[in-house]
Amino acid sequence: MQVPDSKPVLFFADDTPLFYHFNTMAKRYYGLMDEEFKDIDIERYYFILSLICKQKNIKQQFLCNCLKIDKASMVRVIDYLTRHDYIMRIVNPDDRREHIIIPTEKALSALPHFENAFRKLNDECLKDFSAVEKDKFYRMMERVVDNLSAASPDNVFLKINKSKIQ
Amino acid sequence: MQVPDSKPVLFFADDTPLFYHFNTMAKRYYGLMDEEFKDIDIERYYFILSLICKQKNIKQQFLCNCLKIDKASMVRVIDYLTRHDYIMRIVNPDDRREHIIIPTEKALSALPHFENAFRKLNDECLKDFSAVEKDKFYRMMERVVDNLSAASPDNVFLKINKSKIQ
DNA sequence: TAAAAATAGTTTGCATTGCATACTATCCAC
DNA sequence: GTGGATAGTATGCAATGCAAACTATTTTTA
Repeated sequence: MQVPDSKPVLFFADDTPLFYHFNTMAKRYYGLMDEEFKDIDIERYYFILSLICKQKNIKQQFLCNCLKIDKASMVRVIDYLTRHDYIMRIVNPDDRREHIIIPTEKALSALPHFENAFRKLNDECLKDFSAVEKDKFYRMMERVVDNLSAASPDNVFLKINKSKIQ
Repeated sequence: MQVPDSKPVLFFADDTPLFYHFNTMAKRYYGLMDEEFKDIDIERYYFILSLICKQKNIKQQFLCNCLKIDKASMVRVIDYLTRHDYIMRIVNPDDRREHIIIPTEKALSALPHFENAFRKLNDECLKDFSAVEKDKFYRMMERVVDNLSAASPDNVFLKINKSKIQ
C-alpha cells in the first residue's frame, strides 16, 4: 500500500486556508519565545506584561479588547502576574468598577530584557528580509487584519477556540 | 486618574513580538471559518479533513508532523472524524503498526464545499491584494516559517502551548 | 536468532484556555 | 431612586497540549 511520507505539495495552494500558515508561524514563534524566556520566573504572558509596562496604567477590559481574550481568562492572567509580583491591581477612584493594572518595579526592570528578546526573535523571523521587505510584510499583515475585521466585525469576540486544531 | 482607552500605538513596533500579529490573524480567520461552516455536521477539523481527502491515504504520524499536533490529540481528532463518518482507519498491511486514514464517500463529496469555503475566506483576507502582492505575501510567509524552523529545528514538537495567551 | 531499541498508535491524567453563565459592585440615565 | 449597563470575579464544561505509561509491531544489534 502506497503511503505518502514527505511534505505534501499542496500546502501553499489557494484552497489551503491561510489560517494554516498563520497558525504555523504563531506556533513556531511560540516555541522560540519559550526558549528565550527560560531564565524568567514566569512561564507565560510575557507580551501582556510588556504591554502593561509600556502603558503604565491600563484597564483589564482594554487588555481584553486588544488581545481578544475573554475577561474570565484575563482574570486568571492578572492573578498569575500579581502572584508573581509583576503587577498590581488598583481600583480606579474615578470609576470604582474599574481596576487599573500597574507594573511593579520588578516588572519595569525586566522590561528591557523582554523587549530585547522580542526584537531578537523578530530579527530571527525576518532575518533575510530587507528593510523594505520588512515594511511591506508588516503592512500586508495590517491589511489582512483589517480585511478580516471588516468581513465580520463581531468576529472579535466570537467563538474563537472551539478548537484550535484545523 | 488617566487611563488609556483607545488602541495603543505601539502594536506594530519592532519590539512587539510578531507572534502577536500571527496570532491575531489566526484568531480572526478562525472566527470567519466558524461562520462559513455553520451548515456542516462537524464543528472542527475542516482543514485536517481536507488534507485527508486530498492525500487519499495518509498516516496519523504524518498528519501530526504536518500540523504540529501531538499524537494524543490527533487520536482524538481521528476519533471525532470517524464518529461522524468522515474517515476510516485501516491497518497498513505492510507495517501493521501504522494506521492509514482514508476518507469516506461523505467526506469526498463534501470536499469541494470545503475548498470553496477556504478559497472564499482567503479571498476575503487578501481582497485588496494584487496577484503580485498575494504571491509576495505567500513567499514571505514561507520564508518566515523557514527562518523559524532553522532557528530551532526541535521547535517542531517543543512545548507549543503552555499557554497561547501572550 | 533472541533480546533490546525504536516506532505507531492508544489511553489516561493534569494544567491551561475559551466560553458561557451567574454573580457583585458600581455607575449612569431617566 | 430604580433599572439597565459596565467592570470585574467565580465557576463549570469542553477542547487542547503535553507527559507518561501502555500495547503492538518492526528494526537493530549483539
